[in-house]
Amino acid sequence: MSQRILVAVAWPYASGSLHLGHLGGAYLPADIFARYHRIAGNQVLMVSGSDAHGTPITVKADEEGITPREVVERYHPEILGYWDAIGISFDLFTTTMTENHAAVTQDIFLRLLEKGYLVKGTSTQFFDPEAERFLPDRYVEGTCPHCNYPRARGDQCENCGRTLDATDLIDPRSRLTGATPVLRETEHYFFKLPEFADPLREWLESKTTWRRHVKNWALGMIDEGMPERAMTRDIDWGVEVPVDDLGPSKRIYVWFDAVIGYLSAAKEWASLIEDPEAWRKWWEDPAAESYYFVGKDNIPFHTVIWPAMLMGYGGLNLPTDVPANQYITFKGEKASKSSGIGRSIGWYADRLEPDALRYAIAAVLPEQNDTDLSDDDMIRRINEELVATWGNLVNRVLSLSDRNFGGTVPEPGPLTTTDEALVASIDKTLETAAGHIEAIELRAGLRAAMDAASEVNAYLNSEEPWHVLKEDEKRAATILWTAIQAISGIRVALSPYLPWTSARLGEMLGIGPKVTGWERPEVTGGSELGTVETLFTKLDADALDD
RNA sequence: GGCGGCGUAGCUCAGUUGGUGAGAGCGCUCGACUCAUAAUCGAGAGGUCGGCAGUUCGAGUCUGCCCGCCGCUACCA
Repeated sequence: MSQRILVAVAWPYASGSLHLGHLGGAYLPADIFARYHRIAGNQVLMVSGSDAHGTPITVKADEEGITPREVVERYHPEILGYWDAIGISFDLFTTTMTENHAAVTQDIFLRLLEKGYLVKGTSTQFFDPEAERFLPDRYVEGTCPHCNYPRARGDQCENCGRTLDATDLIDPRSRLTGATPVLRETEHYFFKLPEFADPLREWLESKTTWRRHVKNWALGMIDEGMPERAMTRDIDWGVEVPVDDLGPSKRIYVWFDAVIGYLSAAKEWASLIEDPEAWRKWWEDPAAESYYFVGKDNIPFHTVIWPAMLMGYGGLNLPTDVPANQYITFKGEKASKSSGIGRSIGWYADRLEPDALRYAIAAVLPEQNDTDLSDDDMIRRINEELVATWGNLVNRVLSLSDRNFGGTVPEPGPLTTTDEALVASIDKTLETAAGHIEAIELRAGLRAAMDAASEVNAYLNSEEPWHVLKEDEKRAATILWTAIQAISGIRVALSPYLPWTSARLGEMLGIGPKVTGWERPEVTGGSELGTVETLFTKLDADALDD
């Protein structure tokens, strides 16, 4: 039975390069999950895009003396380049700068306003009298009241690490003009989050398969009591507020519009395929499922705020699951754009084969804990696990067959119980791997496939076809045929993780590059093999040393 | 400070509702094999399950306290 599945992936800021933490935290797991479901015959819609709004973009623009739009137009293509390079298979990766996105955002804003979930309120904020604009906290600098660091930002002191309120700063000054900012009242729309506490709690309690840290986090947030949250900001970059009673120079809060991106991207995709209503099948049909792949820092927005917005709007599906990952760290430090720790995805994609990079990350996805990763670890895993176990298995079997059976798949005689057991075990592996992937235990799914490869290696060592060949060619043919069937099955189990080499292996086996179903395709005895070549290149120890 | 998560072999991690001898992969040691990208297969060594107390016939698994790491606590998303 075909299932509709929305794979919603966190929207990266288009304010800098992305690193392996992003890849392992959201994009690669989402892609593996999506590829599996497509192969299994489900209808997947996988969307995301560059988040063009928010202060990180405007800060970057100010630093470089260019417009926010120019910042996005620089980084968005770079990000698209990553997805091409390593095969992250979005149906659409757009941006939040589109007219469509603004329209969808404003529609949700107006509906929530109409239903009374958005109310006006005031807050007090610093205002730069020279620039004549309100200042976000991170645009205010001053002396830290805790450690006396003279250049603390209004949101956090970089010296002592404490979180601050801009009004705590001693001698505050504007980062734009250096002027002394003054406090001024400002009016905004607030989202009545507290009204959703009970339905949110009930909904979350029903989620028995969610990751523990995700569910507890969300429930804890509700139990603490959620404040009404401002959904507009004093900023001139973002989606325009669709009512004019706040005055000019207000925009919709970037987070309000960012999560709406999942919906607006689905609508944009539907328009692009010239079936404008197609998005409804993923959003309005209660049988459709939706999975949000995000990092752990995004949990509150996807498990509380976005569901509350959806509840308030009405008629759209709530998340089926939010399998938030922890972080990949480098020597214990979180990779981040601002700290410069961790090189970009593009840097690695230039130096590693895409499937090798995917393997190295997939093997350490931070599904339960922060996971530490170094370049040496990556090289070791690629060489010792991927190349040695799987690449070598394929190579030893296919080169033996190629060389001794004239470039064809050997034609088998009667199978022994050992042969039958091996093939049955591989079929079982496909079931096991499917169960893991559906439960979003992607490391375990990969492990299952690699264990199967080891099993075939053991089978070969015990059957020794290279010896049998000299005495009983038919038996040797049977052994190799059996091993080829096993490889054919393992290829399917690995294909969500290793799409590039799975396609090449399909060509080598003579069954075509595409994996057409979550089952082992039989490779017919006597059929032609493609050109047999190694699947992966073994890396030098210094492959990532520059 | 408050909230959540995590702390298990050298490294990266699994360990359902507490129950017979604590696991995997990689690394290491030894052995087998040589078709294969010095690849593969087998065996083995290696852990007071962060610390202390408690509940229980029995705890890595529950409770309390403590220590450490990460995240959230922000007009950063």
